[in-house]
Amino acid sequence: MEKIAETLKALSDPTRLRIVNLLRLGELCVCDLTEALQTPQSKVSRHLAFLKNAGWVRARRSGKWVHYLLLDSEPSLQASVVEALTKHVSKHPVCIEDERRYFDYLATKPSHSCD
Amino acid sequence: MEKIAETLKALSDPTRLRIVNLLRLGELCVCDLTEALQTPQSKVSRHLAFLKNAGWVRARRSGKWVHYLLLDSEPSLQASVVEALTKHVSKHPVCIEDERRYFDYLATKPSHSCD
DNA sequence: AGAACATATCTGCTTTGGCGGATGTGTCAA
DNA sequence: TTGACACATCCGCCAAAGCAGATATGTTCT
Repeated sequence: MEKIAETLKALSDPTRLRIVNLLRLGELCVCDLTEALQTPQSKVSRHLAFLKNAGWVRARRSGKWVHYLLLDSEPSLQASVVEALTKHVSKHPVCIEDERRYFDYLATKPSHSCD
Repeated sequence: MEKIAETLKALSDPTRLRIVNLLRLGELCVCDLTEALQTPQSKVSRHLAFLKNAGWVRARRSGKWVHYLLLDSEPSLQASVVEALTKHVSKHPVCIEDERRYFDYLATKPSHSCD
């Protein structure tokens, strides 16, 4: 029961919801997220650690960068909740802004930075 | 965004998950819940207030008793999440115990108490 | 080795939220 | 109106978790 509560608590913070929403686009590294959310890097790292701890995401190091990706969610609780959520979250103005910032940043990103 | 986070935070506590699970059976009063969860009344009231605040439940006074019921959840975020959740939560040993206690208590409940 | 960069963690602080037990409030019945 | 009951809220306390900024760690390039 505590496990289930923990899983939901991981999504009970605005920053973490925004991160999960962006990760639906595919795996992103910390600097991508920091850029898209326009928020201190320590904050992004902290929340990513929380999400990882709760079993929502996985980290993959690639050179200097650490990429985070949404886990294919078994147990299916997560799958259903995230499906229910993202349909709503992704329409939120804040999330639309996040995505816009991310794509803008992608377009101007120097070619030597993280893939 | 804070609103969505708040909605999920309301379900991020084991006691509140157990309450929501029991309320799927129909409206219950505080003493029913206190009995089923075997927990102090102040704790039940506190968590019910939290759930009410987050828009998950509504209170209905009937004489000495206050009945709580799950709201028919529009926005549909709540509907989807609660559907996803309850399928899983209700199978949890703790919730099975809660329901057993509730039905045992129903069976032995004096006729003069709350309907 | 050392500089530069990405990320993680620590520091010091504040807010939030959990708890049990005590007390306040509302309702009914005698 | 007093007593009993249901429920809500307050109290003092403690742990969890939020934050920004500073610093530590890991990696790559020169």
